[in-house]
Amino acid sequence: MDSPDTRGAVVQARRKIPLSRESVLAKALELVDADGVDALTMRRLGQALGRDPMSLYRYAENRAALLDGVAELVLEDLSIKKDDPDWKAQLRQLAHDLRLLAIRHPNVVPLLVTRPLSTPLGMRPLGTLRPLEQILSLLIETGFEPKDALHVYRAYYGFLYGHLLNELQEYIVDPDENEALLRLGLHRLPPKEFPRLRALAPELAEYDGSEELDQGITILLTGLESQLSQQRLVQQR
Amino acid sequence: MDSPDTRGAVVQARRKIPLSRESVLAKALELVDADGVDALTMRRLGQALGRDPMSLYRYAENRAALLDGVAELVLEDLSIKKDDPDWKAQLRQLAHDLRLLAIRHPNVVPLLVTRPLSTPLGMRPLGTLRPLEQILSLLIETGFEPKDALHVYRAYYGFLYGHLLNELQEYIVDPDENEALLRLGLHRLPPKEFPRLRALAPELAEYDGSEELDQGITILLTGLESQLSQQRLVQQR
DNA sequence: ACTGCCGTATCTACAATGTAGACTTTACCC
DNA sequence: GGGTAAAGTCTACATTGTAGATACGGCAGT
Repeated sequence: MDSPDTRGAVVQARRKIPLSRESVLAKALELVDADGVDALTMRRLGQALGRDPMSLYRYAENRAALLDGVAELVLEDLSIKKDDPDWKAQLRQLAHDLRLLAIRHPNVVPLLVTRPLSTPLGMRPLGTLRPLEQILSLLIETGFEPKDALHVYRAYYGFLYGHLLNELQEYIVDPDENEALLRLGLHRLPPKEFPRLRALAPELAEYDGSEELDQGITILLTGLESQLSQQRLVQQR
Repeated sequence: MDSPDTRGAVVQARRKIPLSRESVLAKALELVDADGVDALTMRRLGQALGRDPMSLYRYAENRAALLDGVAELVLEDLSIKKDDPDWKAQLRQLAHDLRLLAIRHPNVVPLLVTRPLSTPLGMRPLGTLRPLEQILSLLIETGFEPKDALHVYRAYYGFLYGHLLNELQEYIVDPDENEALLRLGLHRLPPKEFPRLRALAPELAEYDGSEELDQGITILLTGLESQLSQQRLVQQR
């Protein structure tokens, strides 16, 4: 009749530390980082924590909420310092920070990108909305009209996320066989239909994401700036 | 040898006409459009087609391949006319086309965005790679160096996808209660932490995605153009 | 020391899912 | 007919998320 855990003393020491939302999410992130989103099942997570899977429901309503929590946790590493008055430099810095985050947790990116699509803005985890608020705040405090701030934010964040998706798509998982493997992938394509793509194989292999992101940001921000200042002139007369 | 397509009047309603990859994918798309990606299960799809779920495996290796097929099917509606020599106009047009596609099939967007993240470039469904090839081709034929064409493509497609994600995130499912509902969503946010966001509620409600996309494209393309022509000058001397 | 209580964790159970493998049906050619 | 290959079906199984009841373990009050 005794339960399978015969090692009472040991269990006692283990069990002394109760779970917490943070520890659960941290472990969940570990699993996702290691094996991808699909590998994060309630049972596996429970096992990794040495607890019954059902105990997890104390810390997240369901699996979807757990995934939201993971996304939130990752985004918490982002910070934007409000003291710097140079908004363009700030946004550029933030872009690179997010890029590095994404590269550090590539398996989380699908969550960052997909979850908001199925959650109305106001219902998102607060941690997810914080960057948005901070950017708006930054822009407004450097003189933008709120409406323009929103405009800038949308273009900026749009481009940023798009770039990340692009870059991660081309991200090679096994950089060892780098070019060869890449070519091998492309080799499968019918030459008649995809001559350009195949010819660009070497260039694809030496993709510098950071550089590309930086240039895009530059174009976008200066473009936005001039667009807005021009528009202001028109309004004044 | 080709299979004899004697699908004339011989086939009676009594006997089920055979499935085809197209019909399966079309029905799959219907399900996704109606109830989202998760609602597309083998069993449901089988039922919708009046067949045993197992029969689907003749037309797709597994569920993931089915999803790829759906993404491919949607993208087939995109076409880029090669005759127009104005690359900027072409890309702008294509951007709007893709936007409309995305709005028509919002539930497919997660697939468009997520699937490539788990498939190396060369292994993607060909229909998915065709736009890439066509854009490269267009750019190269209007005089871009292949390498620059790739650069333009990346910035362009990155921005485009990012914009779509952004816009769909704010897409209101029930446009009836439009503003009120939106505010209600935002109302949940702690005012101390999210003053800017809350204040911007009205502006959020009157988002014009087409306009925003157009402006972004303009900025990006003219920026890219001047960046490249400048760079060419430097190289010449 | 006993009792009630409550937050935490576990146990059991169930319906739904993807898919392997063996089997049956159908259509058509000689 | 008989044979063959494609199309479709049946059965079975492991895995999933999670509802609902139950146990556990420490704390308060008496």
